[in-house]
Amino acid sequence: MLQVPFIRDNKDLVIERLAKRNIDAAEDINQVVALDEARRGLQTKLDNALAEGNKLSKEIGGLFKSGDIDKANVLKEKTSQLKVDSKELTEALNNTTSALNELLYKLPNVPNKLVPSGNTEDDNEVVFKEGDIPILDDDALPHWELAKKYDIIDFELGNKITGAGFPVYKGKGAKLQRALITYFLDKNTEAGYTEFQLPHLVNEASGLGTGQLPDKEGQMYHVAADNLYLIPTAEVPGTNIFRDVVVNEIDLPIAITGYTPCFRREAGSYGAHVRGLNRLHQFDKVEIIRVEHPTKSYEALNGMVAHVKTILQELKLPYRILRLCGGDLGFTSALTYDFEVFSTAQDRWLEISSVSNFETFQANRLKLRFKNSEGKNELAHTLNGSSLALPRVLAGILENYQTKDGILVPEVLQPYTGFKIIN
RNA sequence: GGAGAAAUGGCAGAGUGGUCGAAUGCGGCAGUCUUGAAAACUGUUGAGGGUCACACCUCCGGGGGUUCGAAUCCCUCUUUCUCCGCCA
Repeated sequence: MLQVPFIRDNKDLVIERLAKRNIDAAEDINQVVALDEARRGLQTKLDNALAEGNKLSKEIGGLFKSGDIDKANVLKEKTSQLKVDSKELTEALNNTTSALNELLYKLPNVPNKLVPSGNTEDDNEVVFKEGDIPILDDDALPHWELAKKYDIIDFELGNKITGAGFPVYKGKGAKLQRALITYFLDKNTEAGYTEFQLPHLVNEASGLGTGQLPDKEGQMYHVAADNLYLIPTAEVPGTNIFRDVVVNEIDLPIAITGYTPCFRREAGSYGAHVRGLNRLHQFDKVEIIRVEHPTKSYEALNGMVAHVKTILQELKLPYRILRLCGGDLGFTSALTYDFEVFSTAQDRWLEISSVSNFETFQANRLKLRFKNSEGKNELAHTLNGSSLALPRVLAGILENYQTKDGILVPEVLQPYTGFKIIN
């Protein structure tokens, strides 16, 4: 959620930047400013009424003590009108505040100046490209065929047990997946991230905290009996660690990593590109999360990008990095870099990581602050990224490492798998 | 799942209707003493909002109620602990 004081002071900039997302926010922004002014006016009036009431109560207390009941009763009369007033003011204040919040919840984050304008993923800007795209035989197979051929992933079995999008990994497939998870976690902890094991279900407050609720309600699986949501990403439990927290400035930055399964309903996304591992309802992901000082967050974002790069370099996978355009930028993000790995047999790029700086957008909802050098509480910046999303990395490995004799295991993973080839 | 108890400042722990935002201890901070440190002693120290700074408002697990006035009384929810049952 955007900060009202920031909107107040930078009205034109906010409107101009939000235009990168192809939205005309002028009306909403003006309304935010107006509602905020009304809110503050009501708050002052209410505070004054309450102060008056407090004063009278104290006087009445004193009069009762000294036995001056008549005078006390006169003052009591006076308080009744005050009570009516403050009740009305409270109601008006609540109405104004919720109207303001409703509006604020609807407004996405203000894009960073680097964000290119554009509508669709075609307008994303390729900022980096690395790795050779292997030249495969004519009879090279897409990963879902390979999965069947070597009996390492069973899509139909998942279908039977649960439904489409819940594959079953078997034998060397399961082992390779586990090897990747461990490898990613090791890389992350080596880079200074502390490993966490987090809950896979979250409550409503956590969903609100990271911005999945209220706007993306339909994308999460909901456990109605207990009003809990299955996490769509470790970002939700991971970032909510810091909900309602004031950290010390010297404790920044905070860097954590965690492996979790992720559950996404993916309502409405059917079509040509959802085969095999490309789009699942349940998948595994290792996430990195940072809490940063506002002056350091973009440096940190670059650091996260560099970190993910080293992993892909070690895996020797061809990949590219995109700077997301305004139209493709997530609701809560100010700047996002997507990593895509080239899926040779499908002849297309697959998104395997998304690294974002949310600046204070999440921190504002979360009330995640740090005590600055002046002793004042200030909102921290939050960032997160995938390192990495498993299924598509797996798809990339299977397709790019296929040979006539089988699928080779990338060298860095061999200590983790204990085998060099899947055949 | 059943029965009972509890939730107060960084922590421990008083406080059952009126100068209580809250005793006391520990911790923190500052000082005295000391070559330095420790100990001892003295002072200081809850949080959030608001203000240039004050004023002022809010907060004793969450929400609601009674009252001129609630940490204190009532309702409700949540969480924790103890005992019993079940159990990976």
